[in-house]
Amino acid sequence: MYTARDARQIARQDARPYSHILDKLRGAGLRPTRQRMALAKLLFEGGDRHLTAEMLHADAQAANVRVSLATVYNTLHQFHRAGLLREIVVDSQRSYFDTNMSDHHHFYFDRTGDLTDIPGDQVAISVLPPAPEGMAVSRIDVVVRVRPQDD
Amino acid sequence: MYTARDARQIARQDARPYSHILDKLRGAGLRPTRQRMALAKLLFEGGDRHLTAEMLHADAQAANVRVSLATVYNTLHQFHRAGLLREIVVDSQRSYFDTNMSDHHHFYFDRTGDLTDIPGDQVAISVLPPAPEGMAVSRIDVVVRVRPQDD
DNA sequence: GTCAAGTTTAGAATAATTTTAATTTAAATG
DNA sequence: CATTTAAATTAAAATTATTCTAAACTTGAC
Ligand SMILES: [Mn+2]
Ligand SMILES: [Mn+2]
Ligand SMILES: [Zn+2]
Ligand SMILES: [Zn+2]
Repeated sequence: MYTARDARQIARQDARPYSHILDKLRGAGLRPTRQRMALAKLLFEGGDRHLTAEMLHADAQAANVRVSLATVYNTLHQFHRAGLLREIVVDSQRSYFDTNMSDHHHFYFDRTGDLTDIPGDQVAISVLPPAPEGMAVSRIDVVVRVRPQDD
Repeated sequence: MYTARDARQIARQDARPYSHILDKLRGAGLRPTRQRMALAKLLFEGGDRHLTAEMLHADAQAANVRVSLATVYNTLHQFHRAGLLREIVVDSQRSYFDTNMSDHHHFYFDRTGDLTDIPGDQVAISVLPPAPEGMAVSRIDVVVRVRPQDD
């Protein structure tokens, strides 16, 4: 229904977004299917985002993109494996995905479940033990949990 | 079936563990019921532990303590609220509880799901942004994710 | 002992996520 | 283009972790 040719045609008229997204998928070795294109547009056009599968699914509905929740989950995991998304663990009940791939950390608002970025250069860890024998550090996550100044 | 009087009687014969645990529960304003005593013993006698509800439930079975999984969940949350346990978020699918209440951080072994402590004094954060307006920092979690030196 | 409040539990319910298996689509091939 | 094949999508069922419900016990006063 929506072919790569269509995408190229549209891209010609409004060059930036589609070709950017197309390249992103191609570069990741993922077929630019209709639903992946739509989800990628929602994810990557419009700044850094932190979202759950349900949130992205709701976004899609709101944009009149019909995608199953299973596909949203599949897509988020594929994008994650392809290095287009980060997975952030702040809530032990649901997964958040982060479109900001730069080195950074997070404020987590316990009350609301909101996440905001702390740019990498605003955090410095000056002391850290060596990784355990035979292990390599794959990532260091700093989560600053905050709440309103009462309670 | 198991009264405070029983507990005191047993405590007299083998003074340390029971009275220690009893005090812990009393201090937290929690009734020392049979199941809470047993779970507290499993949790707090025998060094620092990181465990899930399922793990504690299995521990209880192995020790011939019959407790429902619902009670294990209830107890973990009560202990957490009472400040006897920490909840650690490293896996977005399950909750871990930590009996080590001192200021410390963690290595997380992605492959195996294991957690090990990094003593508080082995981590120093020398740069950190101020908390957002009207917010107070409730905790800073540093998780060092590690994996075998290949892949 | 009596009683009220707190606790336990089996089982049902919920929420997030994954799996299954049938159907559709994308890209490669001729 | 038409054909073919592998990959992707999806509705629906299944799974996993966790919470809720409501009835049956305990606990700690009095
Ligand atoms: Mn889940
Ligand atoms: Mn869950
Ligand atoms: Zn982020
Ligand atoms: Zn710990």
